[in-house]
Amino acid sequence: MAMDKTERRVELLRAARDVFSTKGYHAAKVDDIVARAGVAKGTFYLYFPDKRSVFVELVDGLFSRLGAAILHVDSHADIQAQVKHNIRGIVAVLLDDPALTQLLLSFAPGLDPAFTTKLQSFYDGVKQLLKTSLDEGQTIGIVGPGDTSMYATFTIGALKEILAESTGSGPVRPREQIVDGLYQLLESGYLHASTPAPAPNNPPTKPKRRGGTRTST
Amino acid sequence: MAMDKTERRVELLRAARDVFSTKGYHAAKVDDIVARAGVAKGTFYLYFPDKRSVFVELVDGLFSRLGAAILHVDSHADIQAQVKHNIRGIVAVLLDDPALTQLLLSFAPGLDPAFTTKLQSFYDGVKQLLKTSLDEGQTIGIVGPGDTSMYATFTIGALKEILAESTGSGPVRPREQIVDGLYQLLESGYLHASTPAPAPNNPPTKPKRRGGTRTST
Amino acid sequence: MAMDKTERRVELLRAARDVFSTKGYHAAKVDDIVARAGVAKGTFYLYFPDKRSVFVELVDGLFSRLGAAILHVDSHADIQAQVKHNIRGIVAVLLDDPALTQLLLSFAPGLDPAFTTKLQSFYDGVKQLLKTSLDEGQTIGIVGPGDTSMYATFTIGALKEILAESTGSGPVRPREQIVDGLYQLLESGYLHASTPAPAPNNPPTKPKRRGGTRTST
Amino acid sequence: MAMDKTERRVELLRAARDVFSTKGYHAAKVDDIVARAGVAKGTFYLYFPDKRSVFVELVDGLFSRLGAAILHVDSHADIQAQVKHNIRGIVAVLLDDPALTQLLLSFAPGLDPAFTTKLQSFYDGVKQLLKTSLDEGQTIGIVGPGDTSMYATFTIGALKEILAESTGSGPVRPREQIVDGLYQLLESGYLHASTPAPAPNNPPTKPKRRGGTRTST
DNA sequence: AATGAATGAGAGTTCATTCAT
DNA sequence: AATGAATGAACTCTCATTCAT
Repeated sequence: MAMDKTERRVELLRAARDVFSTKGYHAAKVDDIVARAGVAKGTFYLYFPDKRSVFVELVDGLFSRLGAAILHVDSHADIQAQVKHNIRGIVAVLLDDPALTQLLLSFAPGLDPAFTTKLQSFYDGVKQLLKTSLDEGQTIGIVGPGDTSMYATFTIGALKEILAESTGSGPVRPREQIVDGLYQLLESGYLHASTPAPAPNNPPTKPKRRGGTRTST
Repeated sequence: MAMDKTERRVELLRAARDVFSTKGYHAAKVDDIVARAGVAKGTFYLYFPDKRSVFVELVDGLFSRLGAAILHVDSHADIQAQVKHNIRGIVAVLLDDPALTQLLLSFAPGLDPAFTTKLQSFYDGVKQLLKTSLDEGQTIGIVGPGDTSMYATFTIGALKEILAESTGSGPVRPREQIVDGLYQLLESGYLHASTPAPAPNNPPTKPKRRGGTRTST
Repeated sequence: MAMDKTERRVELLRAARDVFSTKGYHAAKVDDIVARAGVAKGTFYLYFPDKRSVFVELVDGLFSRLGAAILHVDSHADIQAQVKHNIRGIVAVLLDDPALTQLLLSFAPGLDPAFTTKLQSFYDGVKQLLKTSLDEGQTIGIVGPGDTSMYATFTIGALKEILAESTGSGPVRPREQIVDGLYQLLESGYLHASTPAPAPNNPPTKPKRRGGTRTST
Repeated sequence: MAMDKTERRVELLRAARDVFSTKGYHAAKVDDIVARAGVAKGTFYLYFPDKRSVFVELVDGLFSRLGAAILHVDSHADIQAQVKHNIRGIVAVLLDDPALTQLLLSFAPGLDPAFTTKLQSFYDGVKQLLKTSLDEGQTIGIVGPGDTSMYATFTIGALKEILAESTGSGPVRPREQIVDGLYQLLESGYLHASTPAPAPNNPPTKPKRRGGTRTST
């Protein structure tokens, strides 16, 4: 069954993405991918040199879309608008392709030392970019004192987690709610315990053992 | 080399942990593990039914230590102390065994659908516990309005990320700095842009294209 | 690019010959052949039923040219002229198409049991023909005593080797030098050790261990 | 079924040799080899890193035995004895393992460009060694004038051919007959046409077309 | 208990051949 | 006639697991 060459390639990429995101890289067999794409095994190798390279291409594509979505924040203009714009952009790119996001967040690390390095350096780049903005912000007083590189890490972690949850089995939330929620976290936190002077005979609070969920075996 | 049965088991677990955390589950061969433990291949199967189960046992052990470290927060006592205590506990458990932490944070997700589910439900449990506390806090006014389940997710994400970084190639930071940093994020965020009235001819700030690092291949 | 049917066939044969002689039968892919011929893959199968048959056709063509070059030697006429004529003919046929010669001498044996048999029987035919002449010569006393079938084999072996060398990376030699050299070998050998009476205390000559080149890896 | 590790290795080598020599490198499947050795597929890879390396090891072993059999000829001692000794040595090594000889003579060239080079350089070494002896002989007058490198080539070719024949489907001949036959060729040739003055009206002998075997398909 | 040789199911990849256009 | 995308049988190699010693 002939087909536009590009179209077939895309079809295979889509199939690969779906299978990878469901089973992970290793459990996904080339047989699964071609079955899903509805082609013969050999056809796969007309479009990709090997299994690994499809995976890499998928992640690379996502990386480049993410890269395009992240803009440097100009400290002299409306910060909130810019920050939210960035968050919104990232959220949009990832939630637009939940399967691919799953693949990135769950399975990409398990691939390869080589690939792990690449992954690492992508995240490092993003962190660095963010840190630079934060340092700038600190200079002009709109970012609180403290380790900006740690702030960058927190931010990225929070974002990853909410997106992993959203693309996984988590609750569906309007994107804007995610954006606003995260922004609010960054802007003012959520925990406003006005550090009540502990009652004299209330020693440094030995917290009680929690009773709840113990997940073992 | 005669050896206590338990000791050998522990040695194998340790070896497995090291190999898994270095190469990931799939790249870690049973041969690598036994080589590192200094025993013969067959011996491995005297102590564990299969490769997967060592991995699972390692993660389960970590889970149970983590579970023990997380305490329910009593809203009527010193919140800050309790929250920090919790964070400190989690951080301690994980940084005390960086290899195992790497394994949990980087490689556990990519293992198995079955295992992913287990992982999921552990995190869900933690999130739920956290959310419950937050809900309680919201009632008495020490947690800001908003989606507490999202806050829980953010918090866990931030924690995961900083710990992954710390056990990976990231900078070494005093544990207390991590604890304080995260607490501060939760308590007041870091971004204090008092939304400056934009200059009249400064419309809702179109952010500039970032020029920097593009990580794609 | 329209083209005479025969011409295209010849072009494919030439391409196949070149690729086969360079890489050997198995390393030569149909893709290589069609690429060299500048046609599409499918076209190959319009002219040949399969890969093997091109190879066979090439060798068969060479065989038939060789067969035509080899003449029966008439014992009653000028032997030297006839023998040299034969050698010259064979040399001409093979050196005129060095690639094909390489293919025949280097790669043809490794192809197939079936093909090996065919090859065998060609050589057997030539040997038989030669042996018949030698037997005839022996009768009239111009061929020395001894196993004529073995002489035939030697002759063919010497010829094969010098031609393999000449079409391979060996030195280029004028054809007539090859012809004369081989003829001389057949006619009087090259080793004229008049078996010098060994010195009394020189027992049956234990040859010395050679020190030189040992080619092994 | 446990077994001495070396013994099993040898068994696999033997099996490989037999299969290779029968079907050639490419037609010989690892399955064939292990079937003949009576072991499972995986076992093969306990002893050899890959298919190619068994082949190489086989040929290398033969090379080293051949190398050991070839001695430099001392021009000042009994030439005939030494030359025959060398021939006898080579013949012995090869006829002692006919299968391996088949493999070397028929299938080794078709393996690999890399391997072909190695093969080449082994033969070149032998040729060079022989040529050196011949040059020496020429100096002291026991080797006739002419291109010694060509003589070397002829000699090797003749030897190869008789051995290929002997290890293949050819007639069985006492080894000493081969040795003597070849020595005689080198020493005096076999064709003793006393170049009869052609009868006046017997022009430079146009040989008659041969009627015999025409091998074409 | 310990060993490590043996196993064999299974995976990725190749490539001669087919066939719809 | 020509094309080149598609096919799928076949092959090599891997590695978790077994088991005789």
